Amino acid sequence: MRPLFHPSIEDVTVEQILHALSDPVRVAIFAEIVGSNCPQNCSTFLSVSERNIPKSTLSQHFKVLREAGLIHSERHGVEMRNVSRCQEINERFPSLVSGIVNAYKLQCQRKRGGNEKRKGAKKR
Amino acid sequence: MRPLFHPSIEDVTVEQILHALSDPVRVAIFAEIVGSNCPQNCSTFLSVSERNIPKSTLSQHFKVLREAGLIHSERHGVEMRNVSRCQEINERFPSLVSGIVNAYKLQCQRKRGGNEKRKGAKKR
DNA sequence: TGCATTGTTCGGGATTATAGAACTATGGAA
DNA sequence: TTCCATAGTTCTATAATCCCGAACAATGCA
Repeated sequence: MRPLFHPSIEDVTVEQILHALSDPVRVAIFAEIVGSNCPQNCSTFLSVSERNIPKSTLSQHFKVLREAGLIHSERHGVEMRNVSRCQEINERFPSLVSGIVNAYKLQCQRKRGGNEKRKGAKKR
Repeated sequence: MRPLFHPSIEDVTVEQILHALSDPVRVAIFAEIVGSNCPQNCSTFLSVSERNIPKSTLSQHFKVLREAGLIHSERHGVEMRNVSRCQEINERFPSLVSGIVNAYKLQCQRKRGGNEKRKGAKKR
């Protein structure tokens, strides 16, 4: 099994970051990792935003987040521990990631609060 | 020819915005539209970031930007005038778009400044 | 050694993106 | 009017990506 690839921070691009976070599952995972203060393993997210994600898909999602430079993954025994690389990214691109995560949280709040008032919630 | 669709601002999602701007051509176009103070037409971008884009592809790119809620397009005679919807988006998602555009500009500066020092620039 | 747990890789079917060709819409010029 | 030039859109076929089940690899423990 090939070792995990983590890009060095100067190779990280805005486009990669945006692409990684443009997926509803990945942005949910990332927001959770950013928000929690202990490392999260992958299986935590087998159920995310009311959807069940197959673990092969989940593995791909983590790979995308990792190779975009958004998270750092480290093996601890049988599980993988993931932490965000926000600090590094903030030095290079100030307020990029925080802007995205804040917007995402706002959107989540709105969705929750609005479900009663709105006629029909959109599915995807 | 069907009329252009512009989503109302409350239907705009973070994911759509990130997806739209995760493409190198689209983010370049959008940054240019945001930075200029007069409306830009599509053909301005037949050549963007040292690449020639076929106009059918360009049309698709504008459609993506438009349907993500990032730009407003209006016909003026034979041409289409595009302006950003930053103000509206900022009200809903403060500092999302500005964070992205600033990061993108930083990246452009770095790329220009670093070309002499770096060994080889990556192509895509 | 055997097995449970966690995650990766492989392979295909489904979806999405790209770009050439044909088309539409508008504004002049003849 | 009719014709043509310009600016974009739509259609279509190919190419690239994404998704997920099945098989596999790595680790820890009984």
